[in-house]
Amino acid sequence: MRTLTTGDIAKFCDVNQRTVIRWLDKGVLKGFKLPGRGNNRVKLDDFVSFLKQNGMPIPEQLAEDAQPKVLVVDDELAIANAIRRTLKPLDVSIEIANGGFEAGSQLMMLKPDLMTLDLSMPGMNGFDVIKFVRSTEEIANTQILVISALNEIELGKAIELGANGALSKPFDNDILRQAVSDLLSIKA
Amino acid sequence: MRTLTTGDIAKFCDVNQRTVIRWLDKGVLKGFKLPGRGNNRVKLDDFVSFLKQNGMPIPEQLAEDAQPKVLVVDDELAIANAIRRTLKPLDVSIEIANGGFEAGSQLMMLKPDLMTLDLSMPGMNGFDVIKFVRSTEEIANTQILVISALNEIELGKAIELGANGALSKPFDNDILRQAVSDLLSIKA
DNA sequence: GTCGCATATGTCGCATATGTCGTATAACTA
DNA sequence: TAGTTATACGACATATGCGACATATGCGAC
Repeated sequence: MRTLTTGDIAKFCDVNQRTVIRWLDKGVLKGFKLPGRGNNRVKLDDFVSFLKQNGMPIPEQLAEDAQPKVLVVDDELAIANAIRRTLKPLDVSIEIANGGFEAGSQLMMLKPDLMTLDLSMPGMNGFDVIKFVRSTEEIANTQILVISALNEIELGKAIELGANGALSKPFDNDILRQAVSDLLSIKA
Repeated sequence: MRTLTTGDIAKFCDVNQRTVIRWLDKGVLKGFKLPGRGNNRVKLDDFVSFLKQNGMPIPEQLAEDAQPKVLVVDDELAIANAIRRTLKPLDVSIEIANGGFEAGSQLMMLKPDLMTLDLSMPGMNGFDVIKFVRSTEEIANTQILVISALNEIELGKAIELGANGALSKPFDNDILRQAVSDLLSIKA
């Protein structure tokens, strides 16, 4: 959604719609009027900067103005860093989780747009992770890109379970970058 | 996002509204101001954690769940179930995480009041978990009860890092129950 | 105990922000 | 096109912030 109505803003701020209209009239919140009877619209950017300026909390749902978030899950730090280097040219923020606990906590904390997932990590079953993500409402639409040394059959199984893509290790840097930007619908 | 006004809070705490405003000014209660003339709003979560932190009673109307939530972290299902059985008589809800990933995700999802923690699990360092919890604002005041087969020195180290209690495995059921109810300030 | 002090909380009044309601009408949906 | 929902706005009711002052509370000293 590119612009917001007074009703939308009222809900986000938990405030009466009448109040939002008054903010607009007074000019503390920047917006514009439709030609009809003067219904108000506020650009998403203007609303977010309005919230920031007044120290008001920003609903997660709107914080998308930032870069897409990528979570790299791999127990081998060397590989995780390699993935990070490869993705660095993209306009994304990157976090690394090199263990099951970190993966779980970061996943729920960051709610990344995309996660790369090593299927075989000590103390953690990658397939279960995929199932968990898909069945957990808050993060169900996270893009999952499996990166694993396992064979094609296993990769296929991951896709069946709901992974959005799968690459075999070792991976080609260009292909990885392309896969991530495709899944996030951004320019490579 | 549900928010509260100073008047709401005044009623909940049975306190004058003027006092609530002073709490906000002093920063003991976290909130934000509307742009108009600076009317205050407090996020429900912030208010609840404010109440908890000061040991104030939480109005039923606001308590998400009457029962305290306990997360049992142990890779051995037999032990996790034994802990659950032991705690069952207490008026708490119990969830089990038998892996690092589950532990991390459940911790951030449930935000339990107390977690029992096995220090030595495959692919997961218990000490790091304690540090993580204590340094993550949203869950920083989670009670941590370490339950481990490691020696006294290691248990002491866990306490130093911020664990609220430590029991050695195998544990005595009565002692475990007592420790949990003490940490949660409920009747055994 | 009680005296005194520092501080927290309660009370009051005013200006004003915010909530509520009703109505006409724009904007959306099929 | 017709029906539904959302919106703007006036008028009024209520809630809020804040300054100034009164009262209550906690606590150490004696």
